[in-house]
Amino acid sequence: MKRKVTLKQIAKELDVSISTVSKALRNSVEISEDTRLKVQAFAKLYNYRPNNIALSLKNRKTKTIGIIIPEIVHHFFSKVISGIESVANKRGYNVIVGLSNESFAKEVINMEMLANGSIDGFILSIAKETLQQQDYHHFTETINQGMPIVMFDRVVNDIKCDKVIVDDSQGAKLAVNKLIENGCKNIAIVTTKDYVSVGKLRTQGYLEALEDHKIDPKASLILKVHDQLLSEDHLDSLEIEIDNLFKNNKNIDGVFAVNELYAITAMKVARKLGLKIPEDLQIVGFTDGVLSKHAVPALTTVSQHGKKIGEKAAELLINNLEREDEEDYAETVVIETELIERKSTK
Amino acid sequence: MKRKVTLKQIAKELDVSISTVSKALRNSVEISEDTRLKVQAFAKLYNYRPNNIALSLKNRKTKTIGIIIPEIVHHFFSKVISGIESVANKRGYNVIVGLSNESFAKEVINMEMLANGSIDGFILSIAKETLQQQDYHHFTETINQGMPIVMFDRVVNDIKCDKVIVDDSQGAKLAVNKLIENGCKNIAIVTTKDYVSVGKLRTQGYLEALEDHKIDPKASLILKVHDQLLSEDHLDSLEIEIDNLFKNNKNIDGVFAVNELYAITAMKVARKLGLKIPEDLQIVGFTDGVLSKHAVPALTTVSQHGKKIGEKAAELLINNLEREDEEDYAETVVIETELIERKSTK
DNA sequence: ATGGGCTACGCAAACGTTTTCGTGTTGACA
DNA sequence: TGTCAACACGAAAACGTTTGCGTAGCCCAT
Repeated sequence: MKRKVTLKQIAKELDVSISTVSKALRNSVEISEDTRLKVQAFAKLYNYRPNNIALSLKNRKTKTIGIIIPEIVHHFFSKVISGIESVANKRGYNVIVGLSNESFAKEVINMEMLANGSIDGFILSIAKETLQQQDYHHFTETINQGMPIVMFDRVVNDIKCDKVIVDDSQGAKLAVNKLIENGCKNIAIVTTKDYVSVGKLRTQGYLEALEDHKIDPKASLILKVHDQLLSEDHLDSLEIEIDNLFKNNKNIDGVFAVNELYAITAMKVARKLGLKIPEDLQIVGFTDGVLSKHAVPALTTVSQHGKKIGEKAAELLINNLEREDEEDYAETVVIETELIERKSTK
Repeated sequence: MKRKVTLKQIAKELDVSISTVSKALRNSVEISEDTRLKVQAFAKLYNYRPNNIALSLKNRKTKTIGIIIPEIVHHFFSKVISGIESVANKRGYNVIVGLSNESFAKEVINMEMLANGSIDGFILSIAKETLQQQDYHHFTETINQGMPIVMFDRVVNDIKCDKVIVDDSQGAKLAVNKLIENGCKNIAIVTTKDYVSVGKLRTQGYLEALEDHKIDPKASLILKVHDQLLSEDHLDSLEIEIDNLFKNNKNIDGVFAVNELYAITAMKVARKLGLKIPEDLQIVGFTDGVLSKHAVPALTTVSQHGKKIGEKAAELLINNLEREDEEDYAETVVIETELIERKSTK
């Protein structure tokens, strides 16, 4: 077992100083061609690679991006990561992932753990619990210490930092407009509680679309799912809530769901109630994941281009990191949504 | 913008030496209670946190685990990551993720990038291309340099390192036995080319199950999907191949698919051909992801407990890292599979 | 012979820690 | 008063780099 070789060892072996070795490897003109070649040959032979940690310490930058997300077993978030990773890699950065599990405490711990030198900046999406408690001190402190943050998807306006979001309200309008065009008269929405910013915005888009078409919204058609963290475990209660929605509103002919799971579940419940899709009931979801694509019938949905979001977030962060001037910009990029029409609408 | 405070700054501010500060913070008996409290108060006030990078350099360990996987937008792999992350976090480690995209070159690059000091050890699942080329030098070299590796799922026996696998062949037998018990006489398998170790093993389990029941395998019932990297894009060709399978073997009454996508697609194709599931055709998949759970009918499948795999892999790696003696053990842990019966079988 | 200017290299500091060892000051004791 | 231990602290090395600067040795011109 041969340990990694260091400059010091090469220097000793070749009987020169450490600085000579370092300079030789970096092709400094200070070093004679003779020794330069000798050193380089030796380094190659022993497969010398500079130690990243030492470089990080010296340069005071790690070339590593910290990602904090609520969960990773989730199509959208993993898509975003893949986007981040792709541009990060291209630009010579690594990504280190922390999971908050939607918990405020874990989000804080994770960020503190990484903020102490391990990374150069954060890309994150806020945990539900944090949104609920509205305690954002860990974000502001991080930023105050000079460590940039890029937020995506679940963001909060008060914090001055780069953000990448989709136009949720616009996407929702896309969806609801489609339902209206297709002749739906009683369109229900299955959404989250308001503290989830994206849920709120999508609900808002739903309302605007109705308004645009002079349709009065009905409170009974708005289901704000009572989520205990939206784990897949309490799927039953979700089904029950949706079931009640349908039973209390027999005339529903369109459903807009703010995420895949809600949409799929709505479809399942509707089918159990004997409704035909899309003949009796049309459904549009949000987020284009595997579920939507492979559902039967395939689900019409609003794609938010997760990968693109990740790519853009990484670009913003890295640009920020590599900018010379110390101005702190705070850009908000909106990624276009797109309605993908499949079989759950006419 | 106040930068992170260092020992040196505290020392200067309090007019003591750096070593005194360090010792005071670590409650050394060498330091008088007086100065100890003073230093600690000051440190708390300025929210001092030791710099991870400096610690890593000094201790020659980073408390970070490198994960290299083929893709992250994938239910199984993200499950594994969540398992790794959970025990890593509990034991004070971070995880840094590299994606190979099934490419040999990217796998090598990623590993080299991380191996130079950034991490203490690897947990990885091998890229298809690597398996195809059978070039494993990057693994052996990494291990030779004293950096431990734990492989999971897609492993290769020649390499001496810890491994966490599921009993693929056993899991496949579970699935096929179920089909046989349920009365299937002509069971097809939709699998991968043989160089994907898990595909091969599952095929093997399929054959063994048939043999156990004195059923002669028929070559025409074995479809080894011609995958160009199994991206979701060339889904069409997958459908066509499965379509041909059914058309050339009208008597198929059971299908075992080695992954979710194959299973779902088989179901879709079967339905198009007018087959009723599970009446005319029973299907069992492998890997318990969202697709299986939410498919209609819900898919009977072999669960491989991805999260548990990740947890075990992390335990093995960290135990290895924190072991005192320098013996290099090489343990292989087999995680039990489980047949989850749902609606696609009788 | 002196000075100047290259060339080719080494020294040392710096990044932020931890830890070993050395040492100045105190008080007690003979 | 002199000795010694205990106490409280500082100096310095080490982890592995990079880099500004100093300088020894040489050649050439004056």
